[in-house]
Amino acid sequence: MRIGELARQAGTTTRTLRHYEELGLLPARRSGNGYRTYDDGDLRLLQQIRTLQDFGFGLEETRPFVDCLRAGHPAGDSCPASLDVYRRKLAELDDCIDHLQRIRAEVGAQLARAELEAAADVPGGPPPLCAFTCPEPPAPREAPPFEGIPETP
Amino acid sequence: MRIGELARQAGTTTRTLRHYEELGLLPARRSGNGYRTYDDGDLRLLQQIRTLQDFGFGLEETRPFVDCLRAGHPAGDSCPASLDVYRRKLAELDDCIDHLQRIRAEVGAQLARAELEAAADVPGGPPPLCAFTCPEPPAPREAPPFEGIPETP
DNA sequence: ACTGGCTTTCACGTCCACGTGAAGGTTTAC
DNA sequence: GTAAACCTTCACGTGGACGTGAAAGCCAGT
Repeated sequence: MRIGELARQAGTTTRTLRHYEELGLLPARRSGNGYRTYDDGDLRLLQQIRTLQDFGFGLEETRPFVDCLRAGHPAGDSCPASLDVYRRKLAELDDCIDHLQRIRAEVGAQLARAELEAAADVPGGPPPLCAFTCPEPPAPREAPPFEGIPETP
Repeated sequence: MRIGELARQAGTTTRTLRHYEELGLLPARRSGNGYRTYDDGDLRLLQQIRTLQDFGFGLEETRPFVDCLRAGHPAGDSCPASLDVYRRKLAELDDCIDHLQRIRAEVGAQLARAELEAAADVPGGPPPLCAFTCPEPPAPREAPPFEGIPETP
């Protein structure tokens, strides 16, 4: 099959497949006219890549799985290198989730505090001095001493 | 104070401060020779930005906080716009954590299954022909799987 | 006078997984 | 026979937050 057909079957784009070929991740044979040619094995490889991508794996991280399949193994994760990637990704995920949960707690606390302060300020307290609180000062009608606004040097 | 001094006090770089100025986030006055000049108020603004950055806020998301401080409010989150940013970030974080936890469960299940299959294969089965597969272990990157919250670099 | 350390403005590079044309050749369908 | 639909190879663009020089100006100390 040709590139467009494979892209359709895998639910991706031709550009993506050419990109994978550039990376050496999914090389293609060529037919006489220079068109890329793929078979069902390539479709399996591609599906493996897409599945891992959906899990947030980088393309380089999918390489052990693809190599494993191409080496004739029944599944992409039948090789130790693939399992290592799984394990590293798990650790990475745990770190990331941990980190995000701490952040979430921080931001949640900040929001709660700020909402309390806002509730305490608005009813009784004076509205904070926003830029344009003061209406307009009565214009001095006599002699405007000097032009413009003195700049901060 | 000049740019290098402010950078040191805030624990960042001069390039970063120039970048913030390009974005209009932290404009600087200029002294006679064209050097950027900052004061302690700018240091506070900068600290606000860096704090939010550590929480994974994008620079544009820090703008309401900075504007709020510059308007004379006691804190960057004393304004409703800042609270909105907090709330949107919380929702974003919740979605993100949720997503990662589902991924984690998936990958964990895959690893468990693959390990079981490996244990079942290796003792009895023939050692699969995994001759010269993975040439290089993928470089340890620490990018969170998807958009939104960067990790501490 | 010279060294060293600060500053200035360009302006391109980084990372990642592609998107988006441009300009052209090939095949298929009517 | 010709138009539509495919395919090819460049090669630049995207987004975010800066990094990394280059070439030059300004200032203090010795």
